[in-house]
Amino acid sequence: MADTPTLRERARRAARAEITATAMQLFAENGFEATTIDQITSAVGISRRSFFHYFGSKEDLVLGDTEALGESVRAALEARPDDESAWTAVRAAFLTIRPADKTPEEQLTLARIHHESPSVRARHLEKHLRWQELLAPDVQRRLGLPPTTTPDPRALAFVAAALACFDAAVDAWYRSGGAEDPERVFDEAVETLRR
Amino acid sequence: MADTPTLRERARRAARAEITATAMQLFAENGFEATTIDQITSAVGISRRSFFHYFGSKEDLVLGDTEALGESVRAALEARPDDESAWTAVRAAFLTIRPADKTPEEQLTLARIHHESPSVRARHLEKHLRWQELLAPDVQRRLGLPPTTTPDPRALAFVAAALACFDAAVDAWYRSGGAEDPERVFDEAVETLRR
DNA sequence: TGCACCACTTGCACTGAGTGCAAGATACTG
DNA sequence: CAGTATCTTGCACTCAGTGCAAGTGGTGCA
Repeated sequence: MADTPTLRERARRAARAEITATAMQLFAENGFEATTIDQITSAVGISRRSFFHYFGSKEDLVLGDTEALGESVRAALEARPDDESAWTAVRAAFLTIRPADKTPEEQLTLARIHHESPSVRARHLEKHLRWQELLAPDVQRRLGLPPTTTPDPRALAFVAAALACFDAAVDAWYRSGGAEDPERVFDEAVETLRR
Repeated sequence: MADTPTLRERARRAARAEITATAMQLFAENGFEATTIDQITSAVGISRRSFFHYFGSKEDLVLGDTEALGESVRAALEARPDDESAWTAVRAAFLTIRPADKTPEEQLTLARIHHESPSVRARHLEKHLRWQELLAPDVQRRLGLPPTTTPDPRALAFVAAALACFDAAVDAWYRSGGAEDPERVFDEAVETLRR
């Protein structure tokens, strides 16, 4: 799993980190939409073309490696006890997301960008669509539904609903300026759904 | 509500309809992404610039007037009896969406485009985000939650979950080539959530 | 009837994201 | 050391979308 991180790989990570840091600075100052990739690249000191070697799009700067994160959530979900209910297991899997490498201020800035920029929100939602398919099989089993080749719509809806609760919790946390407890909001949202 | 449809307004509708029809033709032949706006406009016989007087973006061709549809769903929701539960009322409101002006084939083509094109899916999800805020206040009341200035996260999560069930139903309908009954899938999805 | 006002249409020029290609530099491998 | 894969860059390109300004033709009002 943890392959030897080659020099190249470490350099790549470092470069990505530096670009991200500089970009976040500019985003915080001028807003996401108003910041062009040219501004970012010239601030970092790389060519415009090289930027696209590290990130597929401007939104990727803010969203991180969506595929990898989705995979890790899936792994966390599948690591839960077999007899755990779907809600409990998904909740636990989501809680592993907590980004330890970011200060609360950085997280709030990120949340603000998510909130302000339609294109970022859109990509974020697309990311969740992919998570939906990633998590659906395990959830399908936990729901007691028979396995199928294409995921059962009930499992898909379940994951989407859970993600909706998750997003609502993060949103409430952001709106309160970091005061609200996202876990509590999540639980309340789930309870509201099931009542 | 039903203002006198002026000549201008009727012309505008006709133009929009014609552009949409031509575009759908091209989309069905070449795919959504592969079809450029230039191709559409030259097929219709209008200038590229005029296209943007009728539609704000290429995706709008496929999504229809999102804002108007959202408003009509909200109206349908608020027209439900006051004492009806949130789930029942939302379900009924969603059922009013059924597009009577499209043949099943056209609907399947539309669904295929939604399925194939990431950018369309993204806008579709953004549209649902706006619906979320539109429908949340009424749902909040039905859930017995006190009214607030910014919507309660529980109400937002509820609407998002309902929309997720709705999308899952449409998706299942599409995947089955129109065989599945979306209403049944929707109900099953909701039941799965609440179990 | 005539005049003023509107919206529609169009061309032009521009920004900004994202891609394909090819060439030079740089680092890894045998 | 030679060969190869990767990184970086520039260049030229496509495509979506916007701002502006000029022309056109229908609409309404005096």
